[in-house]
Amino acid sequence: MKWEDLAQEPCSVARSVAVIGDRWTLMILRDCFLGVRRFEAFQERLGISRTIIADRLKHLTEEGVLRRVAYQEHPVRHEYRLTDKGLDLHPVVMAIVHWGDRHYAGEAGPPLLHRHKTCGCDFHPVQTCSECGEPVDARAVETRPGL
Amino acid sequence: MKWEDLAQEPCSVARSVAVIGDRWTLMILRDCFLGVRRFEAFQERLGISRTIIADRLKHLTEEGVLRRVAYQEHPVRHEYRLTDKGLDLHPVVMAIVHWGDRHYAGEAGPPLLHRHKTCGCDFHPVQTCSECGEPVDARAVETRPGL
DNA sequence: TCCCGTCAGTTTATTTTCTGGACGGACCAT
DNA sequence: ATGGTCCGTCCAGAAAATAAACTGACGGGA
Repeated sequence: MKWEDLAQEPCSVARSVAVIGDRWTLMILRDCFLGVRRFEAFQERLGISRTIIADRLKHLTEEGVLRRVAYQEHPVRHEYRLTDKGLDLHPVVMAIVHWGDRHYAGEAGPPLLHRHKTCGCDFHPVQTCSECGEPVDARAVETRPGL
Repeated sequence: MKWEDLAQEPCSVARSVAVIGDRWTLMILRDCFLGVRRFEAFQERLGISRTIIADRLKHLTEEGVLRRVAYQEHPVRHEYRLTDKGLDLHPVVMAIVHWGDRHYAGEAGPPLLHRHKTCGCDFHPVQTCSECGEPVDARAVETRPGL
């Protein structure tokens, strides 16, 4: 199987991974959620070649995860913002952050804290069942073909 | 920045991505959660070269996400099972699945359904705040340095 | 005993990706 | 004029990912 074939697989993981399953793509998305929007800012924060930044931003834009918004004329310059589809990736990023916090944070604690504006507390994400509202863990899930 | 440097970054996303942020690694993890355990099975399901399988399984084992368990002698053969640390990735995989379900499922609906054994319903994951229990969305989160 | 099949890798050669640097174009400030 | 900012593109060489073939340890027939 080739990378490009992933998008055609009858599997939501494969289809998602075809879009976001790339090291630098995930790093770019992290920065998007931290408010980074400009080409130069991505490049500077990641310290990788401009070619990759350009390529990944283009890909994410084509997939509708980001959109280019002009922020000035003369010359026209664009910044990259998360679309609603992009914002839907928030649980993915938060889940990754939380796993990192649990397993790779030093004694100093996690590098970043997240505050829930609604309640005002620092929190970590808890995955719950859409039907009963209880927390879900891996062993309580049974998977079967949907179609 | 190089790929190996990611693990040293003061960022939980970077540290996690250093471990799981690879297309095939994520596909292997998907299969792990579906109960796949043997080298040949991973290879057959993914249809990619054995080198990649061997490499990724080794990496995940070194990182403590999988562990090798002998399932026979003569010759000794091992299977790969998720450790507790690996099971902790369940929310990450579920979040990815759900994003794919939302944005890439056809009219036929999602390819896989997930049943919550505790309540018996088909469900999708909802990310909630550990403190107040309410659902969290991207706009309700404020991030700041933790150390 | 000899050939086949299973399973889990490793080796080798090729293909793809990435880097680092230079370049371009459209401006603005001094 | 000269230098600075910003967003890219282009190119050649270096590095990494990958496919395909191979190894090796066994078990099972014929």
